Amino acid sequence: MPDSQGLFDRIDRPRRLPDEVAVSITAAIEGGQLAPGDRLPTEAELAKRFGVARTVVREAISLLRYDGLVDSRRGVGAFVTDASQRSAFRISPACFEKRKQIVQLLKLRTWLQAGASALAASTRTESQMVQIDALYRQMAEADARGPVDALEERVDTELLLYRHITEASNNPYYAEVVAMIETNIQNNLRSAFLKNAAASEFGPAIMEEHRAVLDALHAKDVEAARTATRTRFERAADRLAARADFA
Amino acid sequence: MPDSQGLFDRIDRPRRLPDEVAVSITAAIEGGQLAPGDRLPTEAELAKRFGVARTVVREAISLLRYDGLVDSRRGVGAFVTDASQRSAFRISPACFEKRKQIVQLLKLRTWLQAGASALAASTRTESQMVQIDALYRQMAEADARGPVDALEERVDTELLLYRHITEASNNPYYAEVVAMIETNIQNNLRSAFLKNAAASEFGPAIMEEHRAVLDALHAKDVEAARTATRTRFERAADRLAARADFA
DNA sequence: CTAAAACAGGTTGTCTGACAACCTGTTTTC
DNA sequence: GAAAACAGGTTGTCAGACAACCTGTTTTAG
Repeated sequence: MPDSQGLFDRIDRPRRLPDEVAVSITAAIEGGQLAPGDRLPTEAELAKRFGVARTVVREAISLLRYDGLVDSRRGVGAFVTDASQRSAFRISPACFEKRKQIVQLLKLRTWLQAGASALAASTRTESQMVQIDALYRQMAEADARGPVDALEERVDTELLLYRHITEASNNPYYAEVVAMIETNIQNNLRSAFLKNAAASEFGPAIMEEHRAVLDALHAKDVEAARTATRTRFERAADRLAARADFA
Repeated sequence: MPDSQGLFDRIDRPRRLPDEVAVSITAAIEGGQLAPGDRLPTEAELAKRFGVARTVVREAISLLRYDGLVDSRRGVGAFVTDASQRSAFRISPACFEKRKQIVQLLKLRTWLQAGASALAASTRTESQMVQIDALYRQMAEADARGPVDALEERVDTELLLYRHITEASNNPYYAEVVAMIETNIQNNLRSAFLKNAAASEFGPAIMEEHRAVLDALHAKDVEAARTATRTRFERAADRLAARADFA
């Protein structure tokens, strides 16, 4: 049974109070009701207003502090920091609510992945190239079996292929940020990707798009790697966006 | 008094227990003592082992959950997630400890910024271009006054200039991730940047590097914008790395 | 004998109250 | 007039309790 992952996983996560308080305060900050430098209401005050215990408020504020949205000082209070203190980049599920946002996320992904390929073209090692080639063959084999028999394997292998390419950039930070974005897009859009893959991402023409990326990596051609990767992901995004049932 | 920011700011932040517990558990996860799927010790157990109250442990775990490192279920326990669940990209101060790490961060910054310029070259509006030009003039004016009189202003204006360019990509996600990285690099390396700017980032030759970026944006030349930006930041990073007193 | 229901123990989520550490402005003291 | 003591408020930590929930076991009903 190739359940692998993500299929039938828990969907109805029980709400957690601190999270809700956190998004509520975050909204107040990003909405402008709380400007940088402003002091938040005291924890006791917030607890009373939200109707929760202070421990809940504390956990919420601790999350905001973690991302650098607020800074709290014992004996004084918690203050909204200015935007130059943000210490995390995160993609919330809310980013997938509007179609325009999704398109922008896909664009971000496309460009970062293109940059990763370009970097990899100049920094890849031989053994990394061997692994990449092996993944490509595995993908081609799954592709040949067609969308009915090898849908999931085809999509997963492609994912793995580009993850390996990204890691061949040999820059752990670049790899980490790309992987994080990629992962979040997958987790939120996987069903859309699967449907789309079944409909339009199989076949020799598509494989040719991937082939071009590999060729560029083989040749250590930075610009070709960028262009090929960018083209490949842009087209895939276009084909996805063209689907009527998307988002 | 142009204290502006960051000068003489609080350095000796009082340690917070939950943060320390969080890094301790994180280390256990990233170090491999706790593998994906493993269950963490119970909160009570952790509290006893760390010698702190359960509220402290709870806050720590809530941070890890926020980043997608663990997933906790009421009545069952907290489990280490696999790497495909990470939901945040963050740059910790630890990233600035080793010289190699810093170089890789600067490279990441360079490439992302180059991508942002390239994007901006095709998406910028006229009014954005006007603003960018104005910032460039302001920077040129500060540059002319030299490192003795206008050091901070010169550096800050340059920062602002490239932030505006990034925002001209008109992709909020791209802008956000670049701004976050840029901000963290600045916060941790500002003194190094200042010293370096005073020594080697002033003068017509340097301004010409920036000019090339602006020209490409004017011409809406995507490739030229990328190349010019990349060249500019790579050279700056090289000049910085060449300094003996760096890191 | 089997399947459903009740039970027991353990774990996370939330609440409450308390006190320590700390900050700020005021008052008192020298 | 300056330093010291004081008072009130706020965050950080601790302790204990109970609710909500999960899992495996035992009991019960058929």
